[in-house]
Formats: sequence, C-alpha cells, structure tokens
Amino acid sequence: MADLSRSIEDYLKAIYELGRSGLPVQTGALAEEIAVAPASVSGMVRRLAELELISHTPYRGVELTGSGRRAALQIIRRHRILETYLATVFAWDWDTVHAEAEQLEHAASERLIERMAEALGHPQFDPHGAPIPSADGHIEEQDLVPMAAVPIGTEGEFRLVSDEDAELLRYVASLEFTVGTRFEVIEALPFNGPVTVQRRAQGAQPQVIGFELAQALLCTRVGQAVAS
Amino acid sequence: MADLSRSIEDYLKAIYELGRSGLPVQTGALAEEIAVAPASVSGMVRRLAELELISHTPYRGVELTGSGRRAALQIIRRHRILETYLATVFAWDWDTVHAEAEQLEHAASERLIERMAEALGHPQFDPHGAPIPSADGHIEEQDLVPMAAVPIGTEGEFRLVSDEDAELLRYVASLEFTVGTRFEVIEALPFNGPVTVQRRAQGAQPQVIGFELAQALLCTRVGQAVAS
DNA sequence: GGACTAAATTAGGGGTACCTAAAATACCAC
DNA sequence: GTGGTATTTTAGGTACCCCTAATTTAGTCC
Repeated sequence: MADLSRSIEDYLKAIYELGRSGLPVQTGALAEEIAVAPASVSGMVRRLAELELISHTPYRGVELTGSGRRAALQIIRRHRILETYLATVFAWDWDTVHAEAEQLEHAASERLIERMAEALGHPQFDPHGAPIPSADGHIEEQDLVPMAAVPIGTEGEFRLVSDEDAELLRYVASLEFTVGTRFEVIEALPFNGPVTVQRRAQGAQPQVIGFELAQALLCTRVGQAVAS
Repeated sequence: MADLSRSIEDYLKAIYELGRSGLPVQTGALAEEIAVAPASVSGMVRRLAELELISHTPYRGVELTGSGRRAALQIIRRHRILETYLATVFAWDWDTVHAEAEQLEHAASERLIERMAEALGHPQFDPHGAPIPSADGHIEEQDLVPMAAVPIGTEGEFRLVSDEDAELLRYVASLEFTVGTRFEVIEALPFNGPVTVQRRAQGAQPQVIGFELAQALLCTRVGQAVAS
C-alpha cells in the first residue's frame, strides 16, 4: 500500500464515514464533508478510481474497494488511537482532541501508533465512544439509537457522539455526560420537542436535552426493553 | 505569525542550521541540505524573501530575518521536543527518532509540544545532545570541538552528534557511546588517522574511532586544559 | 582586463489540489 | 415522454513546489 497524500487520506476517511449506511456516497455529500467544491470532488474521484481505492459510477456515487476500505480503516485507527492517547496521557479536552488528531493522523507512523496503542493497553473505543479498528483492519460497529429514540420509562446508556462538533462536545461535557453515563427517559415532548432524562446518581436533577442534541447522542438501551 | 507550509518550515530549519556560522547561506548548500535542485531553491528563496522571513542578496546568499529566525527556532523546538519524547516515553531508538520527528514537527500544535515538554520536565537537550530552544525562542549554542580535536592525554566528554545519519547513530550506539560518555584520548594517528580513546569504566578496552566519526562526535574537554 | 569556471537565476514545464462557470446527466412530475 | 430541477461533470484557471535546460553573474587566473 503506497503512501497516500494527505488529501487522499481525507477523502477515504470521509467516504468511509458517509458510506457506512451501505449506499453509494454522492459527490455533493462528500464535497460538504471535506469542505471543497463539488467540482473538486469530481476531479479527486477520478484519481481515486484510477488508484483503485474506490469504484465510481458516474452521476451515481462512489464506494470503497477492498484496498480503499483497508486504507480508510488504517487512517481511522490512527485518528482514534491519537485521540485516545491525547485524552488519556495529556488529559486533553475531548472537544479539541479531534482537531489535533486530524493533523497528526497524516504524520504519525504505523510504529508510533502501535506504541501508543500498547501504552494505552489496546483500547477498544476512543474518548467519544467510537470503536477503534484493530491493526489488521477489523472494526466492530455498534448498534445504537439516538437518545431521542429511547422510549420513555426506559433506561439508556450514552455510548457515542461525533467528535467533529467541538461546541456540542463542550456542552455535553458541561452536562457531565460522558461515555457510559446511564439515564432514564422520563419525558419526550412531541413534534421533535426536548427529551427529559434523569440520572441515577443521588441528588441528580432531571435534565432537559434539546431534540437536536438528543439526536446526536447515541445510546444503547439498558434493562427492560419495550415491547416490539 | 501565519501558518507556514511544510516546505517553508523545512527551508527555514535548513537555513538556520547552515547559517549558524554567521555566513550567508548559499543556494547550492541549501539545495543539498533539502535535497532539491538549486533552481528550486531560487524559486523558494524569492517566496521567503517576499514573506520577509529571509533577506536575499542575489548570487550571494540568504540570511534569516528576525521573524524567520523565530519561526526556525520554533520548528527546531518542536523537532527536538518530539525526539526527546519519543526516545524517553517510547524508548525509541535514537537513530530513528529523527525521521519520525521530521514528520510530526509539521503537524504537532504548539499546545501538544508544550504538554510533552512539561511531561518531560522541560528538557534542555534532545537525545543527540542538541540544545532545545525555549518556548520564547532562546537557544544556548554550546562550545564544542570534534573528538578528533581533543588533544592526546586529555579527558573529553561526548556531548553532541547530528541526528541526521541513522547509520552513524547505530554505530555510535553499538560502541556504547551516549551523550555524557567520558573518555581519554590515548592516541591519534597523523594524516587524519583514527583516534584511540579509553573509557574510565572498569575493564574498558581502548576503542579505535575512525577520523570521520571522530569529526562527527562533538565533545567538551574535561579537567586539565592543554596550554593555549 | 579578458577569458574561463562555478554558481545562481530565469525560462518553461509537470503534478497535486483547489476554484468558478458552463455543460451534461439523472430524476421527478405531469 | 417531455420539461424542469438538482446534481454531477467538464473546461479553464490559480497556487504551490518541484524539475531540466538555458542564461546570467561572480570570481579567479593569467
């Protein structure tokens, strides 16, 4: 696997993220994710297809090939190990590790990443709850639902939030929510209204979570499942 | 101080290193150091002069301006802190830290560097003995002589070796020379012949150091100075 | 001081990766 | 099936940073 440019690495990562649903990734979505003009994406897509990192159906979208997926997962591993290292070793705030890792992921060697992983005891998840691909390119995607979809009266556990929105992360931290926090949904107002949750901790007050945020916080259901 | 490109950072670092003698840095020397064609250097020199990072006297050479020097020292600080961190925290071999730091120095934020420096207790020297500029751009250049210039019968202390030649570093390590190692010169053959040194340690055998290597190992004299 | 040599610069060109504007294609509604 | 709209692609251009080849300049030797 030849050395890929920084831009190519960014494209592969973005295609992986956008393509997790299984659908082909469209030019426009990719352009927005990478913050370039759609025309620029078209150009890069040709290059990536020539390198056989993606397959491209004109006017439809792109998908990663086997080697493209392997490369993407390697970059994602680098990113998430770096985030975990910064957060753990340097007590780095979880809202800014992403930006730093975004830079370092293109410069850090495989060797450095493995040393960091070792020092951390080969963590499975990064500070935002995202699974860290193994060195051989295996990743376990979790089956999560937005907090907004956890039924009233059910206990949920906050498991994952995107690392990309620093402001959102700061707000989540101010609510004292971290990955692993458990809560019970005690109210959910209709028409995409806010969700009210209650923590187990003694003296915990109910917390009101706006709908948009409740969409961004991905959770597992704990305990009694609702009839389905 | 705006964000500088990777290439610009490499040029500034090289100009600083080559210009330590105080003489203007010539295009050819810079081209060799950076491993590009002299014509490419001419082009970049124009850009750097426009950015007022260097002053350029055509056909004579270049010198760093105040802001150029500040930028160069910042990059060198990043490089040397990174080298020290890798060597100290990950027990990274001293012959390969340079290559890794060369990549990371362009990606690591000021903040990361300062956290590393803190974790290391603000080291003064990197693993090869090179002084680490302070965060405010101060550097203490040492007054050293090559081992080949340490007089016979005098004790010397190995203080500094360039981090650039990995093969040389591996050989030095195999001789069990590290920064701080003391020795006495017991023989130095004429016509740039090899130098023979003797360590203090019990059971230490005399070691023969080829002239070229004895030029690369920079030392201080310890104890009785020779009449001068 | 003129010719020769070594060094530096200019001239012209290529690859990467971006842009805007214009053209092509796909999709949906009727 | 045709028209309109949204999306994608192509066309043409810019900036960065490198290259080789040709030219210019500086310095030296007689």
